[in-house]
Amino acid sequence: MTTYTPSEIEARWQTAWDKAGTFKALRDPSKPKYYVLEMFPYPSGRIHIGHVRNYTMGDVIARYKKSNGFNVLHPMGFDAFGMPAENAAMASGGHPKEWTYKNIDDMVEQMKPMGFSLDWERMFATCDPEYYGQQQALFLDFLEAGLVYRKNAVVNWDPIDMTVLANEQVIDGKGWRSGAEVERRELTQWFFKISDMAEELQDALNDLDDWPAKVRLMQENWIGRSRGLEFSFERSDGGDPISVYTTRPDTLMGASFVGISPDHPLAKELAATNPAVQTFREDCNKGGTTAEALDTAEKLGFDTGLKVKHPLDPNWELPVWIANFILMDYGTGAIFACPAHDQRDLDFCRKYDLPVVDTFFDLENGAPVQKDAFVPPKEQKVRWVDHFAGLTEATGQDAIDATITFAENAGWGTGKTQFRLRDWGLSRQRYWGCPIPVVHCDDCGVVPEKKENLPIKLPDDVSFDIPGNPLDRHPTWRDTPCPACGKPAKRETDTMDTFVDSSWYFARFTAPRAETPTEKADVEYWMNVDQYIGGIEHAILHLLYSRFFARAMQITGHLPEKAREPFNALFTQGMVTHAIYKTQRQDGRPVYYYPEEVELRDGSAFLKEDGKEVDIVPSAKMSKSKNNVVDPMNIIEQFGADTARWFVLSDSPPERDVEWTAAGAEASYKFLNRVWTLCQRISAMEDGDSSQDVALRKELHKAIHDVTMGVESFGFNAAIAKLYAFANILSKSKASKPAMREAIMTLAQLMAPMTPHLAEDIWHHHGGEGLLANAPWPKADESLLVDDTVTLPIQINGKRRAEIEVPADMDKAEVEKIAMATDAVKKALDGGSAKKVIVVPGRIVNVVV
RNA sequence: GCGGACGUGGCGAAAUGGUAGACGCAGCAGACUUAAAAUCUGCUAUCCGAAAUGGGUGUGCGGGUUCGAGUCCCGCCGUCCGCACCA
Repeated sequence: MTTYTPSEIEARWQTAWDKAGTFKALRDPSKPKYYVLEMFPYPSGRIHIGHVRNYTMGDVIARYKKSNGFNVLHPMGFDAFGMPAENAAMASGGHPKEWTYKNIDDMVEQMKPMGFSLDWERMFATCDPEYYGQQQALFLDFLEAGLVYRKNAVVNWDPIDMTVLANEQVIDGKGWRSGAEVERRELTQWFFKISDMAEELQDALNDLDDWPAKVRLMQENWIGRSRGLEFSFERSDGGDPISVYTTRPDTLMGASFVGISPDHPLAKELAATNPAVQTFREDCNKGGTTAEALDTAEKLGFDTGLKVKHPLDPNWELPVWIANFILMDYGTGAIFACPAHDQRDLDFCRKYDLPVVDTFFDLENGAPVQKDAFVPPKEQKVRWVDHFAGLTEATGQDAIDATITFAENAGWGTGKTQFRLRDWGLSRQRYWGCPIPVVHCDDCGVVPEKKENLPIKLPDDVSFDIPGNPLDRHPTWRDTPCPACGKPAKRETDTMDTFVDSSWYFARFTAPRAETPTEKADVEYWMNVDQYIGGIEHAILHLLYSRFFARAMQITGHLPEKAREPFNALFTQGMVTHAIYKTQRQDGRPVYYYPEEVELRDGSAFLKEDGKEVDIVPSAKMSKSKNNVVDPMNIIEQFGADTARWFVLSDSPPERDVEWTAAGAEASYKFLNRVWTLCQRISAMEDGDSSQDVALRKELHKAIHDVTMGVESFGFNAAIAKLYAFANILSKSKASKPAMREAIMTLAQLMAPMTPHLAEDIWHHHGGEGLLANAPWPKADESLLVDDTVTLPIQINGKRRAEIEVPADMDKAEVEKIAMATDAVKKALDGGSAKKVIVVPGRIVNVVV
């Protein structure tokens, strides 16, 4: 007897699909389309087991939809620009381009054996000039439409690497690579006008019914809509009034001082004549803009000596302070402080000995502010002191609304909606990115490049031996005639943030070789992405940027109206984790061991070398430094792709993390082996007992129903459990050969989305017609799903005491009669009568005594 | 600080308000084998009991709604995640 040899089976069927062009996606208006997309990988060089899980889920959906008659688009590409390529070049002297394309080749080599139903002909990398050239064309269109602009902005600057760092790249105030103290620096940068769409981006979240609520909520918090009042304080010295924004205008009678940001124009103006102000501003700019840096930063203030008039009482003067905690790019960059009802303001006022005035009290306790600021929820009713809108007892929200109305009527303020969302700064002082296609001309200023000159390609002859941007110091690349006047001019040397590259690739997949960013007929047909799958780590940035891009592309005519929201459904999958085995050295530092170095016994781990017990940290994120990474290629070599695919889907629900265990992978392999053996056994069997056929067919159709439901609802682990259960039933069945054959072939069909190679092999072994990959999905026969008789549990006062077997269609009264006649019920009633009897047909009987 | 999710056997986990623990791992017993591995069969929440189509307990804790709660509501405790000087 032959054995299950995945390497042979998998190669054979991959070749067959390839030859037949089974997964090639062609536009076909006669068929409904389905676009499945997994977030494309960064070409690090190795496929990670997390990728395998992500693409397997997408592949299950793609194959399932194909068998349900959809014309499926399932593409793959690479998010190929970014810092790791430059870092590799700096570390080992190669070129980012070679490094990247080599990695892409390696990864494609590793992905092909997985048997994903991908249309490889559509593959591209974002570092292909054919791709980023079209991205430059989009940029020019956005520029013309006013969706991109240039402005000064404060950024994290690494003085050693000489580049801007993203907030995530600043650790404890130091550059993550150089270790240098990060400075705040003002630079002229390009920005996408995403804040213009804040309202729309937030409102439209409500319609994304097939997105996880968690992701929608995270985006909502990020966009951060708030409603408040904007008004101005007149200056006592007659200077320009100071405009402020507040969400708590109701606390105006508790104002203590007016604060402005160190970057506020007034602060700059004062600094010009007063060196002390300038020194203070510089002190504020030390340290990064990261959350940690801000969290630990002490509140600093500087009294300008200026005074402003309270809008409700011209005789009430408030001092103007410069304070380091006030952000220039939120609201107006100026506030009024109410220490009684804001902890941060209270801290500041205590430090600088400024007055604290209560504006409302707790209804019950009534006490004035003592240790902490009194900040009740806005819905809570409080007692107001001297409220100018005439309130005595009201909630904070009512007071806010009344105050805004009052201010608008009196003409000294206007209600305003503010967003937390800032414009997206896209300039990076990097080589390995998409060049920003503009030219700086001494006469004409900033001039967009002509579209016929695109792509503006990156030069190949660059060096990474010294820090800074190689484009900046390239001898000739910058030189170019001005597109407007033709005189010698200089190119922009900043490149685009790599998030730009991934913000529209989904649209490009619909026509990856088009001479324009998109092709009308293709985006009309293929958009939107019907199912998008990826990690929760992209919940905010990538998904928000893509939503912005889809709108911007729609405005500039590159996408149809329906693609304003590009992803109809989103699924965020969990990680693949693995236990860590470690011990501690005497100096407290951990020593990590590879899984091969330890032996597992009764839930404990021992070193093979000397039998010493080691600590187990379960379910940890895979990390090279912790020696707990599993390489999918090893798994494929050992067990085959189908086993790897089966395992990553089983055990845990897809949205949750799944722990990779050697035992689990082996169990998957054993199961596939069993199914394969069963397939052989059935073809070799003599005829069986046909009286068993109906029972088997009923189980089969239940399995069809359950697996279909599981796949439809992303319950892959539950679908797999059903497949195990049915395979167990089938292997024990004594039914006739035709019934067994029908069952194993249908089992193969049901397994095909998860283990396509084995399924295809079984299908052919039993004479299935054509490729299983093209076969229609089996339909459950409703009449076989219902049993003739059902077993009903009988509860007495909600506790299960007995069960009865009755015909499924028996009416309630009849069931009740039988139930009441059981020994358990008779005993419980003890001659008396039941208070109540509940009969749920086909479910349960509950007798209340 | 603000927002959210989750909490079920030794472990990963199932369960439209209707028999809690499907399925898998681990464990135990048996068959096959000279033996082991592989494979196959059976058992496996927990306590009492020799056993029982015996009984008690049981889905983090405390209450509530309901004939009936892992599931719904209220309050705690714990774990994880996101955001955070946002006026």
